[in-house]
Amino acid sequence: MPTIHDVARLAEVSIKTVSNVLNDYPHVRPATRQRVQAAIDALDYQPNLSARGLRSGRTGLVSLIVPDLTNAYFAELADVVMRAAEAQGLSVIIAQSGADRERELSLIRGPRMQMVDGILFSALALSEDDNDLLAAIKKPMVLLGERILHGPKDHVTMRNVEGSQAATAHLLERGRRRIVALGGDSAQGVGSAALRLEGYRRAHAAAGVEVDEDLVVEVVGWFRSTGAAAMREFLARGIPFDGLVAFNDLIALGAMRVLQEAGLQIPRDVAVIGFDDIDETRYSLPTLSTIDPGRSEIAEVALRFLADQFDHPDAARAPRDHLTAFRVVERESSASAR
Amino acid sequence: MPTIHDVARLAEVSIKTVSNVLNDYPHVRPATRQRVQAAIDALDYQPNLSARGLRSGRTGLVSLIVPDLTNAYFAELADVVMRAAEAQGLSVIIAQSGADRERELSLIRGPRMQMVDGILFSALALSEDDNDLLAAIKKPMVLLGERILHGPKDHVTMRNVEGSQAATAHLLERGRRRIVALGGDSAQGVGSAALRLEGYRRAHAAAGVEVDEDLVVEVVGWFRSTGAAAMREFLARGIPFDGLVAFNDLIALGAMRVLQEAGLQIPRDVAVIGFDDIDETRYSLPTLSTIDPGRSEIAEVALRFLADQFDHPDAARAPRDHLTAFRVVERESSASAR
DNA sequence: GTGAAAGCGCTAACAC
DNA sequence: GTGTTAGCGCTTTCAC
Repeated sequence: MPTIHDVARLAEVSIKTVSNVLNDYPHVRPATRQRVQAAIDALDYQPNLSARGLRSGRTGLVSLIVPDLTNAYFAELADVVMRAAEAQGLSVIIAQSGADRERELSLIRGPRMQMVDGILFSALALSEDDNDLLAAIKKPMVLLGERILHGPKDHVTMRNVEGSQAATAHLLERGRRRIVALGGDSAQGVGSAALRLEGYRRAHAAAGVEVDEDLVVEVVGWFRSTGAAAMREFLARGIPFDGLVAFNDLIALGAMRVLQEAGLQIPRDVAVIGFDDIDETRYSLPTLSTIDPGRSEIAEVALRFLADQFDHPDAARAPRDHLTAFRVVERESSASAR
Repeated sequence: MPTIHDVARLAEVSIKTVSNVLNDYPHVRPATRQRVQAAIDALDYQPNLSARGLRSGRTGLVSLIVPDLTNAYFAELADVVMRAAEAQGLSVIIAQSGADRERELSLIRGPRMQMVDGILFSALALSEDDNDLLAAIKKPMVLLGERILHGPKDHVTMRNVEGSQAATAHLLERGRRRIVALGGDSAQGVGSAALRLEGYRRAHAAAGVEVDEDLVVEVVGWFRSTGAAAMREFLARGIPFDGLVAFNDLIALGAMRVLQEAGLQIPRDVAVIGFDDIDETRYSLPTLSTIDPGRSEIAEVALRFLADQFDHPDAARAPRDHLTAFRVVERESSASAR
């Protein structure tokens, strides 16, 4: 492997000049720059990034910690994060926590974090009770999602309450009055579940419709399977309903399947809306209305926050919060005609 | 940040001894080891991985290049690759190529590859015509998938022809005689499409059933949307059929949706089988029969090959090939009763 | 079993 | 505008 010295020798300059060229230092004579570039090309030289990282303290790597990439929401999040990172010349190391507390902790404190410039952390097990543990992390870090709303780090998430309120209002406006809320999780305490349930309640209050607590259904773990199981149990209870707000798209897709097996038509008998706008919602049968959480914005802002932290390492400013704009996406599952 | 010197000072040993402890060098007196460990804990010392990488030439990083993480197949592949990597103490940098030739090239030759120990490359645009370009890459590399079957690098993939043959046979055995093959792509030349089409033909030959070329339908780009569009066009042609082999699950899911919109029942009117065994196939309506490509095996073997290349950098042995075991997964979409 | 010292390839302070 | 040089934190060779 050629080094900067080989390039310098071939171009008949010092290594400093080569380094200047590599780092786009402006005060290099064009002729010199050209000669150096020619040598770089001739040798097919690539800078050793470990050496650069050691010297500069910056590796150009960020870590993205998510619960599980096989969850379409996080795969799509990873996609936009990687695009936003690349735009800043950063590469992304992805790690899966499995939503496990011990794993989340060992990931954010583990040796690998030593070699990244910053961490994008989508927490699912750690909570605000662990704020002191998070505060102990000195690396630049941005929290994603709603598990930790008021943590010691910058934070980016969607407007959960408002999003869920809009989703619920969407069904209320279409004349539905007995809307199931699928996805609460009282054990979880805080997090998306509580916020989305709050939005559900607010929409009812705003519309002057009372919430029947029988319609508020818990789902532990937001997967197709748990959504399907919860809906199966709910149907068995024989409680009448005409709408369904699912707290993520996977729950909605699992539930839709059960509804259809039971002979119910969507949206005629039950209007359905989900949350996340994963790609699959465009192709399900029927296509699924949902809330677009503004994923690209989440990724872009999160990386901007991270870059700010790189650039001002000891700025002791209060952690920032950014709430992205969401959008109600109407598809077949909540189409107006009934 | 504490360094190895700080640890050495606190433990009252030399940095060599600290290094020995860190690297599990066996000949360290237990008492010494313990003292060093105490100092490491006290200082919350973590080795600087850039320095280690510079010195040792190994970063503990591998790159996984896939077309697109939002495609469930690749997200699930990334999942198993990350698990297998972690078992070897490696972290994974994921990069998306968008199935674009220029991007594939710039990724495998780009500066970031300089800092990884090896590359897992799921090519979709480069082909065997580019073998010389691939051979020029000196980094350990393993090719994934069937785009490049006989390249200059170790290679891991599923048994495409046999898998497709089994899928087709599965429908033939259930009495289907007019089976649509959805997913051919003549422009692509080689790759999964051609192999899976070959399997389709072999199954027919083996069963003594002639292939009606009208039933062989091209799909450019293997997504839900293209599967749906291709099926829509095919239906418009009014050609009778009673079975469908889709060359991946997304095509199958898109096509199933169109079939159902058209009032056809699955599997009664059309039995359907896909390819890849993505999670969604367990929850679609109906659940989708498919071919499980042995993803975990792909990941494990690929990483084993990579590790072999790390350990024997200049072993000039011929590139190895590994074909994984597949499995026909029967679900509702091809259930026998009709 | 442990220590001293060299050096991996780069950046940046400083000199000219 | 370009050259010289120190040193980032680690592994490793070679003594002892």
